[in-house]
Amino acid sequence: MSSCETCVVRNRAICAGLDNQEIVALNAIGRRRSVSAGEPLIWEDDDSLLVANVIDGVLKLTTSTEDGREQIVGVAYPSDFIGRPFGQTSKASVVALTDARVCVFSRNDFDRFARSHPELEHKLLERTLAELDRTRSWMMLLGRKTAPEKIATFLLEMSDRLAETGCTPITRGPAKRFTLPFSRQQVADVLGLTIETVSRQFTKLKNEGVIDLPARRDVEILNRASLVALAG
Amino acid sequence: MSSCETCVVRNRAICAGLDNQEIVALNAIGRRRSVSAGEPLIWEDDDSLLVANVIDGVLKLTTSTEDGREQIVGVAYPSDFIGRPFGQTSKASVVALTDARVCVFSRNDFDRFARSHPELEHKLLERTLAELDRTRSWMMLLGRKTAPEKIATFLLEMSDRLAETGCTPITRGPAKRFTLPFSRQQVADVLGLTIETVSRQFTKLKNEGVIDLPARRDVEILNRASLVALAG
DNA sequence: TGGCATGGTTGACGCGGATCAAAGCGGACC
DNA sequence: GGTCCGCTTTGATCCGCGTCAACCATGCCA
Repeated sequence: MSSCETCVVRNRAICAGLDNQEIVALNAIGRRRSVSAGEPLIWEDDDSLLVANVIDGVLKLTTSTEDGREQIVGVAYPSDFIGRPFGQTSKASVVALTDARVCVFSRNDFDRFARSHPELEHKLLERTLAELDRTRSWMMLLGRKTAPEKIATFLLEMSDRLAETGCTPITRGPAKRFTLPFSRQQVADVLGLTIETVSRQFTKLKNEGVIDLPARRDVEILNRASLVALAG
Repeated sequence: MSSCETCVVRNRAICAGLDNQEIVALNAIGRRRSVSAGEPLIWEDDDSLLVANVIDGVLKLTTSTEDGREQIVGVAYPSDFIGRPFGQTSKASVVALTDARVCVFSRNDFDRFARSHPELEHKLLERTLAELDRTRSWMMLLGRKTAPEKIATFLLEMSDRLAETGCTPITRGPAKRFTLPFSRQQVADVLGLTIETVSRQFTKLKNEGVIDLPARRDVEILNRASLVALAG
């Protein structure tokens, strides 16, 4: 029996509107799975055989060029949906950034289930539209923002995202202090920069007293207003 | 009566699966509208009051910074869907690039109609997922590709898109020669470059015999293989 | 406690693409 | 045909970020 308590709760996020019987049915076709940090779950250009719902942890969606350049095109947090339903191939790899637990479904099973449960499809549509909005605003960042603007925007986004998903034990609202689920290289891959530029911008913000960097991956926002100003 | 023949045909694209009676019902809540080149249809950050289906013409989706930098985050071709259903605000402006005809719906009407027609929602979901895939692969271009790679990728994409939507009177398959629906500035806004860089890369490709530029907005692909190689 | 591996920082330098400026177009209109 | 006007091209210069290389911090294991 795969339907643990947390799994049910997280799946509920994509199920609001379904009645309890349906939620149980969905859980019945899902299988819980642990993924450790760095471990891939889905490969770019592979047949789309599975989709999943994130229970906890953070995962990255990436695309790469043949010569090894990588771009992170999305980040999945708890209760986010990953994989490509209704499509033959997935256009992005999915790799865990932290140890993560997911609830995986065979794509065929999930597609069939979704098609016969309009409320679930509706929820999925809403999420996909929201993700598209987020992705488009990230295009503006990649195409038109400077390195300092990128870093500031990134820190603000992280502060919001990590607070809202409860990855930091902090009351609601943007987190003042948080632990990045990214290495410097991964931050660079999100922002379309190099690791050196990311590092330099971080220390610059630290020297200016805008943020503090108490540990490798920890960030404390000291002056949110100037971050907002810098983000443009 | 707003449901002209083309409108019905184009709407049919998002309606496959609905029976005829439903298609007629959808057309009944839509209103046909002409938009001339350069005219805006939806404004960034405005209340999302209308959604639309493109009958013909090409439109751009853009986001801008306060200081006027612009990024084109999407392009809508005939039978594409624009606007933000199930959302309070639209995160992108929509402006016609060419004279265009669209079939507009009040968002409320459309949302209500969609929620009671699962087949339509499913179609919408499939389209949104496909658009998300396209958008993500564009992120790779914006974040990691060089100017020559960007231009080559752009030309190949245009060649595919313009052929497939029938904007050029050419048999199926990628178009060898086509008219860009973009000015140089707009190409720059798609690729995250400046107008000067776009111009220089175009003339470079022309000098190398990869493409020909018979008129301002016309492109002829002379050597598709090297474009593919350049696109990376 | 020392050695090593991994990841992050810092510095010197060069290049790709932005910026600034001026000179071609080519179409619309008279 | 002439003369605008907006768009595009071309040239000169600059600078932000990438590249290359060395150095430093941290944590792990012997």
